[in-house]
Amino acid sequence: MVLEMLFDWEQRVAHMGMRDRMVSIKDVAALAGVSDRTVSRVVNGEGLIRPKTKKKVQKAIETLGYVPNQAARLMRTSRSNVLGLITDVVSTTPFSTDIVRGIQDALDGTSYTLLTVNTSADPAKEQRAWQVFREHGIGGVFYVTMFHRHVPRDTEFPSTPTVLVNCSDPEQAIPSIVPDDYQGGLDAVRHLVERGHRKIAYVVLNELLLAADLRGRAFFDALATAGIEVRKEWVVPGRVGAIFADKLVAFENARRILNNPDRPTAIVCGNDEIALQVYCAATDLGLRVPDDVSIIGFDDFQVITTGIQPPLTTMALPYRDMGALAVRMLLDIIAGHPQKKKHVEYRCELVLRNSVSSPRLPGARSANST
Amino acid sequence: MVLEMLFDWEQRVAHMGMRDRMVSIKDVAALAGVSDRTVSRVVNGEGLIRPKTKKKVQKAIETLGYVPNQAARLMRTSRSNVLGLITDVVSTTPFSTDIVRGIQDALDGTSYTLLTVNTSADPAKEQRAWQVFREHGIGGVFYVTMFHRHVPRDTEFPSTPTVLVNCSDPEQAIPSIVPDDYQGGLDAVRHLVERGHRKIAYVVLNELLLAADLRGRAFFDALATAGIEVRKEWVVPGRVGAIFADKLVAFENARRILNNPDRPTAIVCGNDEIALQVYCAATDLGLRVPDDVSIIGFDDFQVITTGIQPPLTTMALPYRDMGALAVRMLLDIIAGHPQKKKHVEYRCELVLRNSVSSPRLPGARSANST
DNA sequence: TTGAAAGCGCTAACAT
DNA sequence: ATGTTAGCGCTTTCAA
Repeated sequence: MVLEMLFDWEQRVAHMGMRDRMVSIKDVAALAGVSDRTVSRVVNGEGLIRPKTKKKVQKAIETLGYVPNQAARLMRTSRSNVLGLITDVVSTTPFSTDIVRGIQDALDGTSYTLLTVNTSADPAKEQRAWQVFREHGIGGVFYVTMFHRHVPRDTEFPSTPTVLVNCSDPEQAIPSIVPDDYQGGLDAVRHLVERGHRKIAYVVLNELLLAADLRGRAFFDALATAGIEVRKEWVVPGRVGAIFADKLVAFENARRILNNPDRPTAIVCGNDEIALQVYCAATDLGLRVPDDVSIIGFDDFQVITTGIQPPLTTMALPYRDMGALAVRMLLDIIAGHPQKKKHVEYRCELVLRNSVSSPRLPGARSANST
Repeated sequence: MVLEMLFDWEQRVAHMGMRDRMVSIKDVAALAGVSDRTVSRVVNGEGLIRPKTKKKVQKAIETLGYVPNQAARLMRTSRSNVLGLITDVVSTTPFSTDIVRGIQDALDGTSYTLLTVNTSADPAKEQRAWQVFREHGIGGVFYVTMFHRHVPRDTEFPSTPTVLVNCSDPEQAIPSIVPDDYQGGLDAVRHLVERGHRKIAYVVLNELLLAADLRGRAFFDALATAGIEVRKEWVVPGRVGAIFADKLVAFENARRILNNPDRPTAIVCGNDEIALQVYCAATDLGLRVPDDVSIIGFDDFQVITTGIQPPLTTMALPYRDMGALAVRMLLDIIAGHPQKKKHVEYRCELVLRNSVSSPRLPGARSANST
């Protein structure tokens, strides 16, 4: 039976390279004994239909298994039910996929579907993507980047409603949604300070990233506000190198800082990947988390944060919500509703787990037995 | 300037809910002084065109910025340049996203784009997805699952060319591509045996997963072949509970096994997440990897495998290649080429890193200083 | 090598 | 409350 189905494809495909003629609105009309226009009205829920007629038509639709032809509809109305999604994923870093999921989920109740293109951060591919979108008469585009960043100043966005997610243009003329990395960084450090830490180190994200800049400034500002002096030797890089080809060096650097009687009681990590390495560095030295060192991450990348023991306290990036908001914004724009805010910075929320505690009282020595 | 662009959208959208009339083949024809049919020939590279005519047309296309209207083309030909992608992602597990990337990358040189739908493993949504695909006249679909599994026996696949990726139907009537978890499991254990291990534990994947079954059988078979007796108390669950709501228990279980003078010298982990917990368990006990325990993972989930110290030796799931193969198969089917193989099991390759060494000589005591 | 005519399935605009 | 007509942009078919 299923085998026949397969055979079917091969037949159809071999013979003519096309599927059976679709059952059209006319077929439905004929069966229901009404005009095609009436069927169209029913399909699009236009009202001004006698309930009885409606029933008849719906039954005909049912028995014929009619589905509307979006291509025809688009041709007539120039209103597509497809939105474009551009991502710039590269390599195996699975970050920010939750943005896409947030978008997909939010689109779920609507009539919209997503045409997705991945540019691998290649400008040529990106241009091609926009062309594909034009070819398909797409009505709006989500432009999603893997890392929080500015879009290059000379990027030309076609005149299709577009929402930037996880990135923004320097002029902030294109609607955009980004995480508030600065606030997140501030709150992360504050959390440590509130728990009594004053000897705080910082293992920095790749400094080429905008997030690194934002979170880094937050670190310095938060310490300044708390009246804590920054120990320069305790601010070390966690990743170095070109952005899609960088190298994790958090382990070595954290190990060096920690391997010293005068060591920090808490470490702020540029993100959860770095936090993982800092963990490894701590345990490599026989130090316990959080008893000997508190560690706080950033991103809430759950494979890491809920996978390690003890689970990692971290600053969550509001990816799903950003995706949901992007959908609301884009649909609003398409519907012609003016936007109050063109650029929104979405709040990061602290996720409390078990990698942060109060620092041990000065003088007490680390216990390192099971 | 960019602001004007925005204003533009709002104008257009508010006034009529549609974009400017597309520049059509006729406009090009008029400018080039030829018939529309001729333009069509050029656009589709049909040959039988005088080079001079071709030039003229191409120039007109250029100056007008013409892009073909896929909707119109589809209507006429019933051959869509869009393929469907169904995924069943749920929760925050980022597994198997590389399959999707493999597909996207392989599609890159072609004229095809992807319409993606995420079902969240909800049958109603899945059915809706197929309808959406029909509405868009989609020519083929990739059905990608997050976990290697069988598709439920009663799943009805519409008569659209479909390739199952990371799953298969029990009858293997639908073309499908899955990883060879059994071979992978076998090779993983063999690697340990070759390094001299005979005291080998196994922290099992959620036993509801097909991969767990396959990898599990491989574990027992490999030990049997090597003439090693299985220690039942060293085979423990790493995850328990319903599939999309399971709980990691690898840490506790690994810790219990390891916290014993008579402990395994190597641990096979159901996947890399579990391996991460086993690491934590080992270091929690002051044990060193790989000196005191060797650990081998499964999946090559790089955030983990290259993030922890020492980096994790693991059995890689050939996700990208599976995606690429899926593209080849689907395009072949659409083109009417018969398939030699309907069901392929893709080989897993061992990735050597630093979490496996030979077991310490019996009698030598563990050193646990820095 | 090129062109003319027809029609894919749908809905806007206008009847009735 | 329902029907008629026309045409969106393209390619197929046939003719020149």
